[in-house]
Amino acid sequence: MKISTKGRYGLRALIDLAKYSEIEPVSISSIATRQGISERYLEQLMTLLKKAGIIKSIRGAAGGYVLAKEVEEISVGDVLRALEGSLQPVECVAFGGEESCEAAGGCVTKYVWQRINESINRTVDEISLKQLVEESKTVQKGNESISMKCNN
Amino acid sequence: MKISTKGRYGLRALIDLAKYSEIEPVSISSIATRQGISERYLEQLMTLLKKAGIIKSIRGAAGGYVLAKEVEEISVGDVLRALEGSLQPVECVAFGGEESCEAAGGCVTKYVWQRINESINRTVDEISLKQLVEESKTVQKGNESISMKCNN
DNA sequence: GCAAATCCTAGTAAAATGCTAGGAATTAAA
DNA sequence: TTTAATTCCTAGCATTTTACTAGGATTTGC
Repeated sequence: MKISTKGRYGLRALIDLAKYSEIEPVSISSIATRQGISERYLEQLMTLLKKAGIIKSIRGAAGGYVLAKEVEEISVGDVLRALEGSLQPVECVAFGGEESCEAAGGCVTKYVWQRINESINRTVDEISLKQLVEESKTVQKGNESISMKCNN
Repeated sequence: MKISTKGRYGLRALIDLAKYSEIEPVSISSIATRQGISERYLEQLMTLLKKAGIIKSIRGAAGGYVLAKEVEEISVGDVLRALEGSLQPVECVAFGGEESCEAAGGCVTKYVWQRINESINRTVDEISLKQLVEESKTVQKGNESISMKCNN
């Protein structure tokens, strides 16, 4: 029941990107340096965010990434689902409509997994990237390097 | 962000135990058979539930397990935390009081992890084992075997 | 043309998961 | 008092997942 480095690094990277991409595209290497994340690994996370339509890339020299939508239109839920895959605590076919689990009728724990799923998604969808960026701006006055000490 | 077989099998096993332990202690082998779970693996899950004070064991022939508390006093949260360990999505020192993360002050994502944590725990603590047992009794009229088809 | 960037695919060490295995200790019942 | 049924304890181990690293192709501003 843990969020992996994909979700943790990726969200941090995106907050960083949002902060620095207002003027010009932000390169992977600059994010990696500021956040203390492996450049090559971050590259893969950016691919996931791009596929999900959260960021756009600009290729070539002086290229980099920018947000694909307004910062207030990106929810933490979108970001985490893009990075981690479904946030469902159990890969339960009984959730879906069509192809349902054989045991669906007799399955009791299903309700537990469903409620956890709903509560996680409700929570992360309520938080927008904008909130985090603003929080980050007020909090990091003069200690840019502090995020590097955090592995979350 | 997944619940492992420990949590999934363990919760199912405990519902089974609650249903069958009213008259006499329930053996691991009987639960394993009914639920289609490996006996040896289930043994380890029962140990976790016992350590957490959720079930009690009776050793020797005709022994087995019984609930250590009333069924309505056991929450799904207690059970899952016993089986899965902390349900915190991120092992973040910034959560605790004393020994806090160096980056705590500058850490923005912390709020996200904290809110997910709270929402998961609130959800699972609201569901009691009793509710699941009752649900299970109404639902499983005449299809005892159906739970074996479910791996969740 | 060169340097700075993204893009794409593959490999791989370490950790976690999901078991299996062997046998000791306990106890009710024959 | 033996036997059989049970929990208890520790260790091992194959598979999968995680968290990267690596190499090189492609694009593009200067």
